[in-house]
Amino acid sequence: MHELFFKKLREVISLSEEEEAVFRTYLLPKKIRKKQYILQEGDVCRYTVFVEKGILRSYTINEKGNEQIVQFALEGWWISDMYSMITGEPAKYNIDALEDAELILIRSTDLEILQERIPLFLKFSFLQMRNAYIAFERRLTGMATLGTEERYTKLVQSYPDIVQRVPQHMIASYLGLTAETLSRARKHMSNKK
Amino acid sequence: MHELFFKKLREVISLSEEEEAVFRTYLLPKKIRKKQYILQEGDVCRYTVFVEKGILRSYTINEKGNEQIVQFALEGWWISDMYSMITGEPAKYNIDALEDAELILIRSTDLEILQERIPLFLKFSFLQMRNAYIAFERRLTGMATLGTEERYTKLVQSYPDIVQRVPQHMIASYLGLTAETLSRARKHMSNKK
DNA sequence: ATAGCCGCTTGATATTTGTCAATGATAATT
DNA sequence: AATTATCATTGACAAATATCAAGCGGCTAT
Repeated sequence: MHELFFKKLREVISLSEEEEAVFRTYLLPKKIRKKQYILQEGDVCRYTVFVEKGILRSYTINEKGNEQIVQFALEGWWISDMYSMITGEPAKYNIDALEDAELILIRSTDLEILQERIPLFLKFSFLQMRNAYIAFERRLTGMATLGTEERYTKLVQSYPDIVQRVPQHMIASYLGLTAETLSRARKHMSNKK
Repeated sequence: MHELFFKKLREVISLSEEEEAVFRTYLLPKKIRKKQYILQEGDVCRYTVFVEKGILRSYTINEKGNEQIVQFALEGWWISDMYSMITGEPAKYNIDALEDAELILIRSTDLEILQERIPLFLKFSFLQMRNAYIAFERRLTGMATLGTEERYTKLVQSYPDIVQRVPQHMIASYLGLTAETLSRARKHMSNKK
């Protein structure tokens, strides 16, 4: 049970048998169906979510009523509304499943306990956060420096799984485009080639 | 010496006298003049920089030859090219001073040593990284969901110091706009009021 | 003191992207 | 199996923003 979760942990830190046992007592497995919410805007985010199977996404609704996708989370990735989780304020994001999914939830309070009890897990959390930070930083500069087609191309190269498994209008939203613009960009690119 | 640095540390964690002494042995003070580089694209980033006084910025040059500002760092903030620093690959960013500045550099290798020797500093690093992550996340969603004027207004509210001390064409770049567009947006806003 | 650079503004025009509307295809639901 | 959603595409048009060019102070350095 939870093979992927511990595999991911062990890629970065080494846990003893006892530590792994401690961990297990804090893991909350949960299965949800496609389109089900794990967090809705306005609720307080009390869990960090690890994806064992399926795809989740986080998104906001802007003033015009459009979904703006913040993040996708495939197998082995983490997702939450970090800001809501640490401040206790109502979430700005929604998180739901794009495919039937198997998740592991960890209560935000338990996360801190785990970081205290298992020092290496604090290190893991730091490294995890660092990677997440870099990813956002690069995505942001990409949004500002790259044109539409380059942004899409880069996504295809970096995360082909996302492009294959997620509807294109969501990819468009993730890239800061409309579905129409992405469709035309793709057509334009295929003509060139 | 380095009052601001330790003040910032103590806001989050508590250090003993000895620990503070350990810290001091790893701090590299450095003063630089306006327009001087602390990192140039292509070099490997080997330091994390803490700003004691002045303002730094990081930026890239896009294909059209325009500067794209990634980040500003005022007094009490940290700045580096994280990706280059942890991978050892050539930096994609330039970092330079917008005002004469007093800095504290910490070698990337020493950062890890400090995190090992002073466990609370690992916690500090984690929390620091978490805040930086959240800041980027929100900035990214702001770029996608907010219009030009709202983006600018939000920046003025959140970081009035930046707006006051940094030339407007750099603010524009930071917000993903041209200098002209920001100028017109500001005019439009002042007419309304 | 002055020549030159830098930062900001304004206008005219071009480009990109968004919006609205319609269609066909595929997948999901009853 | 029939009916409804969902998704991708396309066209016509509108809106936002970039680009190019010029001018105007104010600050800096010689």
